[in-house]
Amino acid sequence: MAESPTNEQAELLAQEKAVQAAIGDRPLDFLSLNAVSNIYRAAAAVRRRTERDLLSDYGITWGGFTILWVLWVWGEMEAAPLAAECNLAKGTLTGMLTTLEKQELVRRAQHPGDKRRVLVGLTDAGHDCIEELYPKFNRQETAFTDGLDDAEKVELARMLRRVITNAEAE
Amino acid sequence: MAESPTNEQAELLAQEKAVQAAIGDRPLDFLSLNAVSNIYRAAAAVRRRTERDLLSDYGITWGGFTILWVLWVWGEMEAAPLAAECNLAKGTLTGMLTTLEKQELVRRAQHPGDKRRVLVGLTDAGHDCIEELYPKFNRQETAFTDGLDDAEKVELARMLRRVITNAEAE
DNA sequence: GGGTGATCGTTCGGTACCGAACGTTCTGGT
DNA sequence: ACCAGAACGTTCGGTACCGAACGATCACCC
Repeated sequence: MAESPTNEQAELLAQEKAVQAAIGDRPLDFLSLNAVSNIYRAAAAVRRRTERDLLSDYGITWGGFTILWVLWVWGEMEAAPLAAECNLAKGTLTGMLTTLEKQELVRRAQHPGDKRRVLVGLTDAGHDCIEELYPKFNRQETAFTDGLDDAEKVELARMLRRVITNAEAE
Repeated sequence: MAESPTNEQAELLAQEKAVQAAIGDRPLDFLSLNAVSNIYRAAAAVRRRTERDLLSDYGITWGGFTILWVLWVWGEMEAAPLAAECNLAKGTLTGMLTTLEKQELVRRAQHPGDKRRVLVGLTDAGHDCIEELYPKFNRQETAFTDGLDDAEKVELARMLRRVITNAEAE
């Protein structure tokens, strides 16, 4: 859809000019601005599209999908590393696990020998769900990167990893 | 932090192997997977870090900041294009505008000649706020892209724009 | 072995965010 | 001049998500 680099470019320049006008003569890092702001926009677009086209049919959310996926790949695990892997605050995970538990996609079990810990794992239904869902999800991911060749995808992933490292530093 | 491409690589491979084990022999587009999943992770990391280090001092959220910024750059505008520019559902915008209005950073005015429309603009306090905040914000953006040279930032922005276009297609 | 401090998951309060439904206001055709 | 439908912002119900505070459990040490 729409190879219109000219329009894009023009729009971009108009925005830069407006920003520069608003900010006055102070210097501004437009390159970083454009890169970073597009990260957020891309993430939101990808999420919305995936939830709308794919996940809503299964009644699960983006975050819920992430949890199922991690459990599928790594198997039963405790709440804290699961939250870390899903990039969620542990308080957030608690609520989402409860939701997934109600849907019977996930179950909690107590850790043998440490009553503080909880072991989270997929139910059979959860296993079936993610197994059916993931191939479709991956095809979506492929579609989202349409127009980028393999080397570019690698580059994109690498640069984003760099941003993640920077943002999580300290 | 830490330049440890070896560890990163190893971790990545371990993950890929775990995924492949879970998925069995079905083919999988790892390149797209890595690219797309990093987008979301980077966006979350950037947002959290910015809210924690910068915005919380001013009592505003990421979304609130976006609204102030857009109004600052583009001036008074109606709700619908503002929502589009901020990448928000219009229902979401309503609530956030109410929050910002309570903080007296933003004001609503009725459109002359069309009572359905609303004109949203910055108050003086809002103007001061964003003007003080934005340079710091931009420095954060620069810090997030630390380690990428100018050409890479351009590339990153371009590839993300591509993803956005793909995800918003239709 | 009993108490102090760390570690775990949950709870709590608050905002963000979405999609759908809604009421109001405008517009175009006749 | 009217009325059917479009356009606008708000309301509503629901989930996600965070950070801080909390209670329960465990580990260490004298």
